[in-house]
Amino acid sequence: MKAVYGQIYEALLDQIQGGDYPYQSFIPSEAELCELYACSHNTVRRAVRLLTQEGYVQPINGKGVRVIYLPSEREDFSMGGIETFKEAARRNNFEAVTKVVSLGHEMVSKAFALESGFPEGSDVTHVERVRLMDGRARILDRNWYLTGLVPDITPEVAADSIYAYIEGTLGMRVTTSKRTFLAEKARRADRELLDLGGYDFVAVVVNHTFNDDGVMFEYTQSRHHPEHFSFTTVALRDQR
Amino acid sequence: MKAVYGQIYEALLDQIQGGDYPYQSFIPSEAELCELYACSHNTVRRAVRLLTQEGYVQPINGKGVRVIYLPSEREDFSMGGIETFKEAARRNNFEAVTKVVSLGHEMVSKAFALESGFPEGSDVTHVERVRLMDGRARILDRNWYLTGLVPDITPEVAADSIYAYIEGTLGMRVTTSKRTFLAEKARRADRELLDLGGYDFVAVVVNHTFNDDGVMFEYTQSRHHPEHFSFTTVALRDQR
DNA sequence: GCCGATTTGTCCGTATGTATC
DNA sequence: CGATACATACGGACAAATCGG
Repeated sequence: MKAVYGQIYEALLDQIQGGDYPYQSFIPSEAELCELYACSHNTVRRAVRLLTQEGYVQPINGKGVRVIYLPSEREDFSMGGIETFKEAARRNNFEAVTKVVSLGHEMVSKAFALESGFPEGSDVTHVERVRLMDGRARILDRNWYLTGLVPDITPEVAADSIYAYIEGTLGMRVTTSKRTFLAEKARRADRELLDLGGYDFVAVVVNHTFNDDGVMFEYTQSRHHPEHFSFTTVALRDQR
Repeated sequence: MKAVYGQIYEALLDQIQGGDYPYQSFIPSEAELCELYACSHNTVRRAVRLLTQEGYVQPINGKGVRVIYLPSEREDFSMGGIETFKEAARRNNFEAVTKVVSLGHEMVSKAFALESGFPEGSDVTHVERVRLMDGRARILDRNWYLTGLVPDITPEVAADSIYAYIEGTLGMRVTTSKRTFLAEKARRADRELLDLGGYDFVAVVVNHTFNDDGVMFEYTQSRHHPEHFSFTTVALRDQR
């Protein structure tokens, strides 16, 4: 992030997460931050607004900006960001392995068009993969990619990282991801492919992903072992 | 929302949801919106940024701002906003009834302090309620309120709307809400109090709520019937 | 391939309003 | 009442990306 407001955001975030500004304390005032970073107050305000939206601070009119981040907050699957399985593995320090179950092409039916949001009749590449965390099968990933935008997915690419392929090799930028969470009874495929232990249900994340042209190029269903899944978001009462 | 940027946000949102700017179309350019609303481009940009963050549009540098909202998106429990049970009931058009199961005071133990984020030793009011949608018990709500900030919760208040009491009678403003979503096996209380049908698990939302002073005054566990729960959020790859 | 028009992205300096202390 | 701090808004400047001629 090379923008000034982004640098200020990251610097403050580091200090908050590092405990320099503990829970319930106040960060420096706008005027002080302006001087510190030698920039205009609008730029500072933009950084503070980001922190607010991510749930780290709470500005109080006439008083200051209070830190409301608790270090104890577990961040299993991050606070609302876009993250790949590999990134999550590194951050949470577990060994990540991906097994490709199937890989092939499909034509989008009318029913699937309604469910996925893909145009009816488009050619999509369907990938089904199992994610292992420290040797246990924890996630069943079902991805569909618009073949026109993400061509030539090989078993090798699928086993490594499709996102690395998309962003690296293809040079496409992933921008927006809309996600829906729900819980479902386990199906036969879940029971057969995942190490569910005593559980007979899964946490499901349905995902619509857009590139920087605003075109939806991916539809995904991730079916998670319930014990190894949680997701955190922040909601604000007023729009900012 | 009386701020100019908020009015522009709402006007554009209406038009997008109403189909005036369909999926994949472009909204008017900054310059056109400036003229239309007789305001500066920074004000327009702020409104557009809100729409972007909520997942309605995608700005493309040099081209325009593309709509990426699909009308088919179901919005069961809203797109990341803060909403009360009553508001959700009205929006989704079901009959909402609340039954108070228990109501009393507790002192925050060391273990509960760690789980909830309340200071150890504080006095909290504990409310347990069942939410009925069209006559069926669908949600088990367990709330804890800092008694110092939310005093005198009566059974009548709990059966009506605690939020209405907090925001109306007490005049406290609810600002930030941090939520964690997960799925759990049903416990005895879930089975006894909810109409779970053939399900033996629940979707759980853990909630930390802050007022406009940045003080956490509420901790909640909402345990939902899996079939009547879904939650949608938007994630952006880059901070804005 | 280059240039210019259009459009979004970042940033500044200033002014005014509102809330707190 | 004045000083401080956040909130909204303006108008201008320049950068970066896109697109058509």
